Amino acid sequence: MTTLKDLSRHLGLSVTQVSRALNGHSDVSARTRARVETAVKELNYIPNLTARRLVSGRSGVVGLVAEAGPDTPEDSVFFETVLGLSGEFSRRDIQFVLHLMPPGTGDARPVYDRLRLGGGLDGFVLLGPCPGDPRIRHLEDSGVAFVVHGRSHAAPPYPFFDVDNCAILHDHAARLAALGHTRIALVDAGPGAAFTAFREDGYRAALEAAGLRPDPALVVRAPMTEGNGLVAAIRLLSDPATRPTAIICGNLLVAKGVFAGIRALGLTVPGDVSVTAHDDVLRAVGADGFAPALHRTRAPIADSWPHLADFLARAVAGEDPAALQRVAPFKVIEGASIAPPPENAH
Amino acid sequence: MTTLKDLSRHLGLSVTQVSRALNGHSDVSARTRARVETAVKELNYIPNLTARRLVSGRSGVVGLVAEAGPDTPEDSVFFETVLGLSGEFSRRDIQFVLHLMPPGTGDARPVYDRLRLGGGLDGFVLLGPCPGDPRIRHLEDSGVAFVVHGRSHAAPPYPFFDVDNCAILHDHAARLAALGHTRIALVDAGPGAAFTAFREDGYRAALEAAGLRPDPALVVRAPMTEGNGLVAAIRLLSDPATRPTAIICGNLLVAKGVFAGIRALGLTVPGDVSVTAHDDVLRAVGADGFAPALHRTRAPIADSWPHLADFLARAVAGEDPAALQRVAPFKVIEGASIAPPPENAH
DNA sequence: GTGGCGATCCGAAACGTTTCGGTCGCTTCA
DNA sequence: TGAAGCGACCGAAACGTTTCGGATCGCCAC
Repeated sequence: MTTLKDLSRHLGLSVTQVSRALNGHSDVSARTRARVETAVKELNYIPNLTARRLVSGRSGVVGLVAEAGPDTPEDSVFFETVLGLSGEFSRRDIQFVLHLMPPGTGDARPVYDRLRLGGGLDGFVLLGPCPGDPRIRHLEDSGVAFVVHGRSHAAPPYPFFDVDNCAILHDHAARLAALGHTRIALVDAGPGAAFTAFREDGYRAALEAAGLRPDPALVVRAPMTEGNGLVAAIRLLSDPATRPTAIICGNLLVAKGVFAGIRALGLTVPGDVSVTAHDDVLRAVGADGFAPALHRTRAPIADSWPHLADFLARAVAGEDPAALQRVAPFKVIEGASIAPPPENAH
Repeated sequence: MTTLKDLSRHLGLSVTQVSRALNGHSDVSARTRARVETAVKELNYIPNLTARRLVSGRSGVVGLVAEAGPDTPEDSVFFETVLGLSGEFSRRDIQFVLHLMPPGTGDARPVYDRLRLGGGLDGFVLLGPCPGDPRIRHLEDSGVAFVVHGRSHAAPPYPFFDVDNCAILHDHAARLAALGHTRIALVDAGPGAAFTAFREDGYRAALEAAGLRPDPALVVRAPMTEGNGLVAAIRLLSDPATRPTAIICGNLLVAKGVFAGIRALGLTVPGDVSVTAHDDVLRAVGADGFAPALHRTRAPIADSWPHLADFLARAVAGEDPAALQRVAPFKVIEGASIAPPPENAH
């Protein structure tokens, strides 16, 4: 292994000067800098991060803690998250530790402690926050850097990256209301996660602004799978008396199931039911293949990874959390899957 | 942060002696050891891993290096691997770093070097070896511990966990030959990976032992997807003159496609064509849903993770690689998808 | 000639730990 | 009585880097 000392011996320079040359300090002549560069290549010098860490007090390692569940292996969102984050951190020469707790562990806080104190991790990415998330409180208390994908509440003090779930659902609901719909259903993720609350807030606000009374029977919550979309559509639409004339879907998988359910009941989109969805742009499921074309909002989840990595790196470096927050924009992509409600609908 | 120096000052001992007490060395009196223990709790001392690393040269961190490709997000085998390994290492208090190289990086060797020398990783898991794998040679040359999922050749000197692909394919082919089949096709993964060569070896050996001449036209290689299975079946079976009477499938996805292809051509299993497959027991695709029941060999890929983690931990500790090798057993699960070839077959 | 200044370089300390090679008393045994 | 052995302890070096506080030298202005 080549060290700075080897390099300095080989060049007839002091260790100090070689270090300064490598780190781009000012008081190094151009000639020396060039000589150092070539020597680095010649001797295949690779700086020892461990030593650098010892001096700086930081480890250059961040982590993601997750609890494995029975569905984890099929959770393509989680997989994309892991891949995306790993790629971003790798690019930044930050080591990314994936710590998977055994199923049923429950409390992640001791795990964070062990990794932070014993393992020298100096930052964490936190996924799927819920309102008043105890993990977040714990990390805040322990003073370690972290970044959240999502938010536990509307204006948190910590670094985060999120999409404006409230505005997105507001857009869907308001648009449908403007078309004349009065019974607008929402099929979204199961309760627990904070984002579902934001979404419902936006949904309700839009309805109320349009003078409509939100009907709890029109909100269906379940894990966002195609199967659950199908089931929800059939349950919602079976009774013509109480049937909604529009359905907002939490993501494209749900929308797929809802389309299938509508078709199975012999109904049409948008003749009988208008359908909209939010699109996270997961690679597993595309927005093509909907006929008629799906009206949707679009905010690629993949946009999150660079920001999350960047924010965490800067939080570790001690930057002000207030500068490390971002609510991503979303696009509205018009589609023929919405129309005014049918005449006969009440 | 409490350091050894703080502890030693607090106890009136030397740093040396405190360190020795904590690490269970022999020349420390029981009384001193007890005093140190209480002081550790009192001052909430947590050893600094970075410093320990610097002096010991070991980090307690292992890594997995992979190149991201366009298909990676849908590669459920890779995902299961990452999840399985992460879980196993987490249980062992070993940090597991996932390093994802950007698409098109090509040569992973500099990445290994950077992680090993610069980042202090002291072991790697290597996936998908090919014959004469340059990564393996590089890791061998650099003297770092590693374990391979699979093998680059039959009797390698390094730690590995593998299934006996040769014996598995031999079993399939021999069994079909014993039933009287003379034209036995193989639909397996694209070339490149070492395991496909082992599989073909077993396949050819069984054919030759049965007095049959392997026909290159009966071996179809492509990524193991349902679509490719379907295409392969149709290509193989379209010409009744050269049609095989049995098809061995590399995995269940391929078998699904092959079944679909056979059905599309108006043929039956096993009346016209016998079908067998190897089953890695991926959660994404089950062996149910085949009618008639698929004859198959079975070796759950999930059995690999504990062994890989164990072998790597022990390799890092300096254990003899010869003790860290295992070829997993497989089971034969009889199914009605095989039968003697049809009378009219030549 | 000297004082100052900028450019370039260097020695040494520091980070927190482990470990090598001791020292210091005390007992034991010839 | 002296050597040997042993238990308990310690100082200092080492790991590879960064950084603080100088040092050296040539050059210019006075």
